[in-house]
Amino acid sequence: MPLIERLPKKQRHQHLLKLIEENPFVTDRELTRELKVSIQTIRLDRMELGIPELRERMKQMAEHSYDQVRSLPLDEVVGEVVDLQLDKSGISIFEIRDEHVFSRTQIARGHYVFAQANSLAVALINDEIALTASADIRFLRQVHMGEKCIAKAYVRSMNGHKGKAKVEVFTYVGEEMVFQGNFVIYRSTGEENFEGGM
Amino acid sequence: MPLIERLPKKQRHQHLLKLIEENPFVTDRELTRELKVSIQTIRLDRMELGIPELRERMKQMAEHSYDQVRSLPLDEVVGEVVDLQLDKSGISIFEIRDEHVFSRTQIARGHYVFAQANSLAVALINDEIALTASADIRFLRQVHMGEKCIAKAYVRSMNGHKGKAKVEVFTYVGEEMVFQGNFVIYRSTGEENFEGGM
DNA sequence: ACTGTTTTAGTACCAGGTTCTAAAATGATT
DNA sequence: AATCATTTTAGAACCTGGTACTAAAACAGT
Repeated sequence: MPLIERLPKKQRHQHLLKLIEENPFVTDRELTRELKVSIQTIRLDRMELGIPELRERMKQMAEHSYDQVRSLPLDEVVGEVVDLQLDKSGISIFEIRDEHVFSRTQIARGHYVFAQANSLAVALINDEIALTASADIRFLRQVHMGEKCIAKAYVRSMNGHKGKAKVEVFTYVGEEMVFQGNFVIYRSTGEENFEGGM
Repeated sequence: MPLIERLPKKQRHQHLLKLIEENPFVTDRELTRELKVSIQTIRLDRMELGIPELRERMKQMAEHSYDQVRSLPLDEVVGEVVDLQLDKSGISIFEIRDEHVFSRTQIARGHYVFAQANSLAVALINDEIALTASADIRFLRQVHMGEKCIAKAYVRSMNGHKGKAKVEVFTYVGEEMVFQGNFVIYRSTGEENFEGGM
């Protein structure tokens, strides 16, 4: 029973866990290049660690995002999507915290409010590639720390199945509208003829 | 050229679209049972309709939800200010990194590019409180991972010592302009009469 | 040298497809 | 009825990213 030098395996397991956490879309073959062991070892490791194969991981993520209709944790920046009807409308909630405000004034930095609206607008578009082409935005009043921004987005038009979609977003704190924006989103399913877009 | 009774195909396409929308996890084989046609027909139909295979659909869903969960800080997204002449002009540099892009396309999320420009515009205003009131922005082309965005901002007008300032921001990657925005910034030293602002 | 673990190799097999070729069925036109 | 285009079906080869299994090799410790 070997007692010393048993570390490499454990270390590799840690490394493996980290790599897969960093990029759940990595294949075993790609992992061999990173970990410098054979693909069989990778697979033995995954077994020992109970990590499912790539396709199963993707399936789980897809199912997770699919049936967890509510409480989809978008991101702390972007807010939490609480309702999403693709190509129609969506709602996200974002609480302004310490790290989002100017420390002097405790007023939220504009780009966080924008980011919430922008992310929601993009998330709404049911397309492979959805990028913001342009936006016209108004910050109607300051948002302060601790306030909850509720952004409601509506798809207003939809040039065919490809092209541009117009999405209007209203952000409220309570009854008060604090932000309003008109986004033009590119919904270019695999095409190359962008004028621009993010 | 058959002219009548061409409906069945179109109808089947509609049915197919509906079935896949209802359950994106359905396999072609399962669809044959529902639509009573051969698996080849299902596949021809998917091709014509541009519907990817099950695994690709799952992958896209997984990436979609992953992207949402993943986008990070935005805190210090602002970029690095390398030149600043208060109330006149400024330059900041921001490199697009892994955490700023959609993983599928490696294209930067719009709000990061916006955040750089917004932060610079606000930083330019030599005032106690400077908040974005509104903005009109254009994303001129996609920015990809690894590219360095150089934002140049110019103060265009300056209503008195208080009130609104107009700031124009151009963001370049190399020689190419990738973003352009007109910001209206509140510069209200003694606050009070906000209409809005961030 | 003999054990036990760890790693590597190789084969067969699987789902859920794509790609291609080609035959059959269907329907409309003359 | 014979002809033509469209639509549907069939079949085989191939692909990715694996699983399952067997077995040999490489190490490590005693």
